[in-house]
Amino acid sequence: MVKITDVARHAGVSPSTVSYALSGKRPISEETRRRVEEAIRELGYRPHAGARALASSRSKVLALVIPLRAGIHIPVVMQFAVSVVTTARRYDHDVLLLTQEEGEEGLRRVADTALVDALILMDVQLHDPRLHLLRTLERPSVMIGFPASSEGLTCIDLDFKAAGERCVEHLAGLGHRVVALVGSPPEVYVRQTAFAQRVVQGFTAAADRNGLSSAVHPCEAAPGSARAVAERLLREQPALTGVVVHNEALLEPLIDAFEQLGLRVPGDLSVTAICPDELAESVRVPITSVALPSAELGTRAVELLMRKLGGGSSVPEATLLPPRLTERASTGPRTAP
Amino acid sequence: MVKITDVARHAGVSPSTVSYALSGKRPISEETRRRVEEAIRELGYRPHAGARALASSRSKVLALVIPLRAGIHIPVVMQFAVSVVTTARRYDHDVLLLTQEEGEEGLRRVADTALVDALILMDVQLHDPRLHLLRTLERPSVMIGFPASSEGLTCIDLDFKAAGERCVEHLAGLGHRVVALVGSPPEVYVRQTAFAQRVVQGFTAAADRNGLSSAVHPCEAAPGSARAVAERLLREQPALTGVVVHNEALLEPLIDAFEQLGLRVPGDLSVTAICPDELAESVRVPITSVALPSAELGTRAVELLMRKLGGGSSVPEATLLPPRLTERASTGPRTAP
DNA sequence: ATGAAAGCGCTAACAG
DNA sequence: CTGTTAGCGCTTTCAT
Repeated sequence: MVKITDVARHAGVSPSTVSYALSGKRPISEETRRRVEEAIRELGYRPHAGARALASSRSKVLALVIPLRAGIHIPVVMQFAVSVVTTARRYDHDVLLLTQEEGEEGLRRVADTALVDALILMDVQLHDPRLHLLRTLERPSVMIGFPASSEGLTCIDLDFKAAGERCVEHLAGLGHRVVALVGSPPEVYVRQTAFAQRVVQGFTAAADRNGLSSAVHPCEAAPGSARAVAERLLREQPALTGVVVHNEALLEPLIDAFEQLGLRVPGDLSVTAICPDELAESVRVPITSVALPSAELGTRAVELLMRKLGGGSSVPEATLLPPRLTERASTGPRTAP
Repeated sequence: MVKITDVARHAGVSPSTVSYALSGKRPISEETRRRVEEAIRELGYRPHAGARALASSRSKVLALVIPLRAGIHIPVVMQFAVSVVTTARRYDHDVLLLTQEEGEEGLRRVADTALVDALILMDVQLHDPRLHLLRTLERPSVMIGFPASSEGLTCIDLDFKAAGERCVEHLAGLGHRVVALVGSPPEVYVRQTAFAQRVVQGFTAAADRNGLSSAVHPCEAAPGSARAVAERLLREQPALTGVVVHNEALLEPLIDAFEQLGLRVPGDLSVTAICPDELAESVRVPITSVALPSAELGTRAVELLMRKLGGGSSVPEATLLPPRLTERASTGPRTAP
């Protein structure tokens, strides 16, 4: 293995000069830098990650904890992970993958052994058991999602409340008076994952504000249950003309179910969703939707972490991404009297 | 930070004894081990990963390279990744996530800097440009999938040829005489990803062997194209009664399309697939299928790597997992004359 | 602008 | 069964 002293000898300089030429932490003359770079190239030198981590107390690795639980749309997690890795690489960092399963012990392990410099957590719950640990950990972290109290922590997420409102406003603007929310699976509410509740809050608030009649239906993610859900909606709200779907797995089957029940989308029923743009576009009837910006969340999360690692500037505790609604084919003006 | 010398002092032993107590690499008396463990607990000691990697030339980290390209079913990748992480943890290793995007330079980087001890690659192609690099790398690797020549490398995958055969045998056994294969998107064949070709080989060979009339149709993964595919199949093979689908995204839409064309599954048409069991079960008509065992592949890949890292036993260059076909509702005996 | 040298915290001979 | 000690390869004061 070729080491820094080999490079130094080959270039006729000291090891520290090679180190500084690499890190740019102190000025190097043009001539010296050139010689060092050439030596590095000729010898194929690669600094040893462990040695570097030991000497500098920086591993240049971030931990990413991904959720495994039911009710979470896999492609969203995947896209988020890819975006985290890609952005981390832009900052010369790598990403260690952990599963939620490892729990607090897993976080403590990678943090305390200095395997990673910082952590990114997804699927944060209102009273997440990891909150206390994160506050005491000597390493910075960013959470995707909001707990009940984000005091002293850094959180980022789509503004789900605003997203729920935005969908209702859109429907109200089209003249709809009776709306329903098809929500996440019940276990998501039971777990008190904040984002599900927030959609409900926004949905309800906007409906009330606009004088709409509204109802909320938590729903299983099983595509087979779409028909039952559709029937239930119509039974409970016969005058229903506007639907907001916050349940990826149910979106497409629900459209099918409505049409099978003789309701045209958007002719008889306008449907909006909160979901990845990709999904909204792929449905047979492209869905007007508020985007779930998983790639942007990943990028932003890493950027926040880099600022925290940079040390200087303090970062905001809470970052809410404003909802962007894209009109597609699934919504239209109310036609019935 | 509490270090090994602190623990040693606290326990009244030498640092090496603590190290050995931790690694089990030499016998420790019961009494000493107890004292060391207690000291570790009382002080909350965690060995520094970088220091350990430097001194032992083992980072206990595996690299996992995931594909991003079109035509690859995301949940399969995700399930594989989770299984790799979970299994790696059982062997006290962690997993670094890399994207295919980083290319050969990415592999070289993590290997040469000793950031990782070994690598797992997915989505291997027949003439994968990374093959040569893997052979020269000083670190072991395992590939999911088979290149044209696996000389000196370690590969594992489902036996796709046998899987194709198994599906045809099943249909032949039910009396079907005219069968079709709905394959992966054309770009997958163009890239020469081996598994797609192998399914075709197995499908064709088994059809010929059983005297069946057969045809192969590479197909886009766009759900919207299902109808067109279904019509094409029936136009080209009017007597068609058996279909093998090797295209995750098209499976469900295809079933819908057939039924819209007035063909009952399995009444008029028997459908089998090569896909994750989870998908096969979730379709409206549960599909008889050969499982794509991504979780098992992940586990086995890690186990192979661990054996290679262990040094002793040499591992097989090629591992083909035999196909397991599960009968579900989508296949039945041929009814037509 | 560059060098010398002292660690970073741990492992693994080598000794007993 | 346990202790002593020499590094592992790099970063970073401290000098100059």
